[in-house]
Amino acid sequence: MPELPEVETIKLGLERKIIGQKLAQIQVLNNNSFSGNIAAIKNQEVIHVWRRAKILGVDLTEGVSLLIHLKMSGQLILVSGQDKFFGGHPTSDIMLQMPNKSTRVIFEFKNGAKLYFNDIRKFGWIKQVKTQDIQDLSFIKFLGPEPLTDSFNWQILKTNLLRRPKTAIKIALLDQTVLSGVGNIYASEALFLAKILPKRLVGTLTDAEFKRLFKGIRKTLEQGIKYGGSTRANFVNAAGEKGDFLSYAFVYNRASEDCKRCGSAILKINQARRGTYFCPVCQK
DNA sequence: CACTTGACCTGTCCGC
DNA sequence: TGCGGACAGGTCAAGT
Repeated sequence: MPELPEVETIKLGLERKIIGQKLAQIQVLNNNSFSGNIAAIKNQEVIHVWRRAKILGVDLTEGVSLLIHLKMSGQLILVSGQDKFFGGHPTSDIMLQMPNKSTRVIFEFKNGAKLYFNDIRKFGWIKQVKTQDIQDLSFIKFLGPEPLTDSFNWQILKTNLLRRPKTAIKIALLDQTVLSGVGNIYASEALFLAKILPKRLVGTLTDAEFKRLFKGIRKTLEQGIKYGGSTRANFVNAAGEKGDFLSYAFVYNRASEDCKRCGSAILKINQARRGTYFCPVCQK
């Protein structure tokens, strides 16, 4: 899916436009994409939009919330009422093509705006829950620290990673209980910035390497947000626009291309059946 | 405990 | 052009 920077990008694009808006209608076009009580969210007003790890939260009045996980192919596209008319200001073609055949859920607000949840592969989900129950949900409760918060530091990263000392560092970075929000793209990028080979076992890393990794994770996630996320196939922000981060990526999806730092050929290997990209010269 | 495989789904791309 | 296989921002569960 969308990893932390992509979900954050969607959150930033969505919150200004839907806070204060009241839900009017909800259409569920694929039953497995939505769980919970539709009646509970109908006529409720959005009061807060937030992100935890790769999960987007929307708090509504009357103590109800929506939790959204986009998994591999989810999109959230907001189309204002005006955009549908001549004279509106759609910023992408995709906004004018809603809904499409991968639209799974449609939220309509009283001001005429519609929020489309599209998901080609149907792995993603939206759950209606009680706001007060969120912290106790297992997929929230066991999440590791948010990497971009002030309280996160290299020692915490080290301690959490060392729970899996015999695991390859690339695999361990994808473990959402170690730290939350890093996925397959940014794991490769963070290891490049830290100059660490992805196959290194966690237990072999030195303190200097944990420090570099901490900085690398933060840097690459911040860059991801700065450039509006990564679009490999179908990620778009809430306005239907693609992200630019992959133009700036050092290794991800660049197999056999030149390393931007040393010129060597970038290699691709598979770890746990996921692609891992790295520079065999810069990374040790 | 750590790794592998399968599952959940659809679409695209590449080689023959 | 068609067909089969591999692969794709994620995460579970089960088996070894």
